[in-house]
Amino acid sequence: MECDDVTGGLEFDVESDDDDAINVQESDVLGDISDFWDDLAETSDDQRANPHTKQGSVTEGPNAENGLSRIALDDNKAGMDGLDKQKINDIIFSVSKGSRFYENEARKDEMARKRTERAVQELGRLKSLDLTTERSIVEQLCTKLEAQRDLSKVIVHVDMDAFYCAVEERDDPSLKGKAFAVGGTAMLTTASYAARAFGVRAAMPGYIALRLCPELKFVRPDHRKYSAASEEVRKVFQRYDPNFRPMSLDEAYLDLTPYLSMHPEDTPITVVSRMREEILSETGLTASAGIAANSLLAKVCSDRNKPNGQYFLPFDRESILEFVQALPVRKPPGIGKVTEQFLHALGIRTCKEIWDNRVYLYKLCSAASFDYFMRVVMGIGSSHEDRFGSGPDRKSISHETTFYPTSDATAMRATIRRLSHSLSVEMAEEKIKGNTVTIKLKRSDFRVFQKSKKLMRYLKMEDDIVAVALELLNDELQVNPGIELRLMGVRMSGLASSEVDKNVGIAKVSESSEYLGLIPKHLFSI
DNA sequence: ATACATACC
DNA sequence: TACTGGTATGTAT
Repeated sequence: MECDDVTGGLEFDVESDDDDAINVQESDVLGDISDFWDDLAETSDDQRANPHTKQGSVTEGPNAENGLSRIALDDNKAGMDGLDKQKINDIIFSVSKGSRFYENEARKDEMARKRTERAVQELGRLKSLDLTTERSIVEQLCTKLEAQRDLSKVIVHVDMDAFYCAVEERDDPSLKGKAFAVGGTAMLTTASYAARAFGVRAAMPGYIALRLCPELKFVRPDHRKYSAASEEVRKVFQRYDPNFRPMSLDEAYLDLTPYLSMHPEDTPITVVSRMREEILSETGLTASAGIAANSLLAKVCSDRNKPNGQYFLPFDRESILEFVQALPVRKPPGIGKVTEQFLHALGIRTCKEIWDNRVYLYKLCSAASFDYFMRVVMGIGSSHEDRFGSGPDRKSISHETTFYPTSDATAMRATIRRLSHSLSVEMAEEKIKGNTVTIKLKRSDFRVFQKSKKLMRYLKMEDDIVAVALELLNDELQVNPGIELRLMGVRMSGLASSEVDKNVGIAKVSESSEYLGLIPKHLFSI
């Protein structure tokens, strides 16, 4: 018998870290926007913001900058005023220290630190160079981006407040105001606002959360309930933008432009207020929203007045630049902990400082990263983002499972078969096929590996997927017998529709082999 | 083309 | 008692 499979079917799905209680008032940063754009025009000698001078003065204590920011409390999302971060981090570290998970995080952190260190060295060298040429290239790039600025659309990002917890609280009033979390002792998907006051967060292991908040209650996740609630919420979205783009059960982007042009008496603010009231009255759940000229900005705005609030960012360039440049680098979506640390090491802590150091970043980063940074700090949306209605098809589909670490090859193969089975079932439901199979392996020390194989034909049948996935696994077991795993996954990519287009006449063509060279690849479905 | 890393929910 | 599951994309080779 094959004894793979350990995790009791907990369907995790970490809800957005999003909201965090309280506050958020207009930051009074204000100031000299005036020379923001002017810098571009005149190739001025900015940069004197001299990144390095701030280096030494880290006030956040031992963990914040130098230590393991991966492990430390993520204080990005607002509303952490009454929180003793030092104490919380001490607890998190003392509980995690020495675990295999911790050691792996430390290893990854060290890798990233080395990369960053090279960039810091390089920055020092760049400082002594004449970057006139680069400056003008950057200027041109930014002028191109500026030409893409689109202030004509009204985009709103709606984000439900502590969604899973809110649903549970609605259905069980005894939870009201209590510190509880949805999830188990291994992993939390959502924390109630009362629990967040203790530093408890989504994506935090429950047993650590329990140290932070001994009275924490656990509620088992019930996805059907959340899906049902999400459906109700989406019915409201539908009324305002039939092409709304859901990002998860609790979050979506809407383009309100058409609605507003059909309702001249409305404003973005009144529409979103009404929409949030309808969500509340029809589902008993509160939502927060951000209204801005593009989805990137709207996303940042929706976090601003959470929970149960909304924030409107005016649709003029000056307001947008002022808003964006005051942001800490961690705020915009896409800049995570690693990139934040990278930027911090360069002395860059706000989006204004990204702008000020753009010539150095141009030299230090890849073209894609630089382009993204500039889009962020100029408040330009990313290029394809706000084309609603024609959402791109999914590019991959995968299943994975965590289990008690094992070296048992038979159990591993059984798990591959089981994952391939469920994958093929879902692929059938979705009517898709794929030509690339990837297996994912996580060793008991948490190091992750993957092996993939691109085929000349499309697969969708369980047995075919199993065959390729097993081949990949066996290759690895050859090279690395005795390897101990805690997770395996199977992914299919290179996807295409598996529905046969009846107009094309498969039978006719496939019977005459002389046409083979001309048959489009996608007709070779199996 | 493949492997690995980062990010988001 | 013990650090998820799913998808997309960027970076490196």
